[in-house]
Amino acid sequence: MPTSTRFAVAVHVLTALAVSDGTPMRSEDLAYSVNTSAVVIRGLLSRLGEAGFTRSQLGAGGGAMLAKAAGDIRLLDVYEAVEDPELFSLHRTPPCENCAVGGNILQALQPTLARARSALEQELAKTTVADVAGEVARLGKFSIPLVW
Amino acid sequence: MPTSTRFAVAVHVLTALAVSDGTPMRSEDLAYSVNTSAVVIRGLLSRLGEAGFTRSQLGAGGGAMLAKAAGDIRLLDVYEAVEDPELFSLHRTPPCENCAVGGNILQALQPTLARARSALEQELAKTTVADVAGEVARLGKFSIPLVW
DNA sequence: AATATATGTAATAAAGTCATCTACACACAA
DNA sequence: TTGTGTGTAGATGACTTTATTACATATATT
Repeated sequence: MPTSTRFAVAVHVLTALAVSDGTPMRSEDLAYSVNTSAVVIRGLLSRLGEAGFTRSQLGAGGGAMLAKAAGDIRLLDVYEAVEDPELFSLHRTPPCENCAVGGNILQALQPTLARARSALEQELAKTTVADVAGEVARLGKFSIPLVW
Repeated sequence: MPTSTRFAVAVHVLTALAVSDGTPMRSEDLAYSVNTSAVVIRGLLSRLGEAGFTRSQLGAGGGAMLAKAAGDIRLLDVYEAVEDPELFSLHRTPPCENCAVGGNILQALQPTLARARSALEQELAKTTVADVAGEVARLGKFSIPLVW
């Protein structure tokens, strides 16, 4: 299990922005919903902004908002923007090169791990932030945009 | 990325035991091939033994060996035996329950994450320790059993 | 029986990642 | 000009993992 909660929190943030539908949300507001600190949110928004998913407005009445349509942001894109791209941790120190198994295990394992990673990515590519926002609205019995 | 290297090391160990084909290997020998400490190997062997994949022989000439055919041990089984079953880390602290998004995001996200996890698991189920051992033998240009 | 060998587990330490908090420079709005 | 909000840096604490040391226990060998 990754130790980072960035993926889940990033999806949460983007979903909130999709629900607010253009109205800027402050990092403090997002932090309240996520139940974390505003600094963590701003760190995430920094990465999401670099990826082109969000932009921020400074000054009074400002905050973060989506920079592209929620339907065009796939969970795979979010995952890649905020998480370490390696799904599996291999040996901490390289295995014995001269050993029959140690010298070839990484190469032997690589195709299977690549297929597993690809299968995961294909699933994450099927869902967009708009899908998640729609599901949240259905569960919460409200419509988008939500007036706060 | 998971911080644990247990999965990769466990596959390495099981592959080495498959290659040795019945000849017991000491934790120290396995540690040399993996490039780690014998205690780490014994900790892993403890889990692999509980899962029914290996057994150990005490005393001189002893060591670890497979307890079932390498072709009957899938990488998925190994993964489940030594890694945390949760693939995604969710919020460290639960999100705001009364918030429109915070109160429903986890439930909304769950189906997608479950599908992604399932896709990964299906791929890991397609490869066995025997497959990996065969590939290692091919790459290393030797045949199984390997005489050490 | 005595000795060497090997496992299994506990306790401690060292290293790394992550989230939290404080602080503050900078940009923008009113 | 003043208030608001972002972006980033630095320090701290919590947690996981791996490495290391130590030792009790079980087994094979002589």
